[in-house]
Amino acid sequence: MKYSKQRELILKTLQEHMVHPTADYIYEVLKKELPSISLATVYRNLNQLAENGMIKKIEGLDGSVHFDHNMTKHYHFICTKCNKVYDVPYDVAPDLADKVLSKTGLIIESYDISLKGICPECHKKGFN
Amino acid sequence: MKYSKQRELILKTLQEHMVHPTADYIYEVLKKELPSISLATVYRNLNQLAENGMIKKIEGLDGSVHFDHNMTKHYHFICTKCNKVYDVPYDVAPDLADKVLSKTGLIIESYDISLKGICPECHKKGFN
DNA sequence: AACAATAATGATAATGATTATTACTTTTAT
DNA sequence: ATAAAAGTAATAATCATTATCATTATTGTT
Repeated sequence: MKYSKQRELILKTLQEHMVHPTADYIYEVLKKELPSISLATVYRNLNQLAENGMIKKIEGLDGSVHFDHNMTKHYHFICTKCNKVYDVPYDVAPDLADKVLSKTGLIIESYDISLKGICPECHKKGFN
Repeated sequence: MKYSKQRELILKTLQEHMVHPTADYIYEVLKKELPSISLATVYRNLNQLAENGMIKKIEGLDGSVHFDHNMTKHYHFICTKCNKVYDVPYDVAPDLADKVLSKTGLIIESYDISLKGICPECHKKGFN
């Protein structure tokens, strides 16, 4: 991967936004700083960064793919009211891959847990 | 929900196909039996059946949504070589919702686990 | 059985997210 | 300094899915 200013900005933007943004969100933010940037460039570089193990793709939360700069093992929760994405610690489901292998014989390469529900903030506001 | 022949056929096809099909797959199968059926009808009815709790949507395995007539709690594994979808028993991750609540305060409405890897068949054939 | 009310259908246009293409520009290695 | 490799912007294309709408089927009621 050769250097590019765009990729640097994309990574920096992802790191500064704790909301687990989509490509489109990053594009909207970056346009202000670098108006010439293209949405395709954002997609290309996010995928490239993910392939190189520098960031992580989050799929299955809603229709679109989110990205995460936090490379430690953890899961995600999306609030069905405000659509904010929260981190969920890894140890809510320990030894999952091992258990699946011993129970089914399936060899796990990767897995993901997507949780949906109400976040504390929305719950306080009276949503149930 | 009024009766319709199309919906009956769609449900029957889903039940007879153990592959966790997509809307398009069901459409391709049903076309032979009822050539006039429309892809939109298949989508419409699968979503309707899912809303009424008669079948289940499986999201996050790959680009498209799969459907499952098995309503008991379980998870899914997709083989990255042959793309077949396998069932994974529920008890690989017991008490997940409770654990998440006690560790994070997030109230879970639903969650799903998507697993990816190599199935025994493909593993036998030498894939790793 | 005929009748209206309602829901479902088929055909197709529209949408939204993402990827491919292409001509041009930066970066980097020689 | 220069040429190959990689990156970019702009936009067309793709793919899965949903919306629209005129037509048809189902259902409960006289």
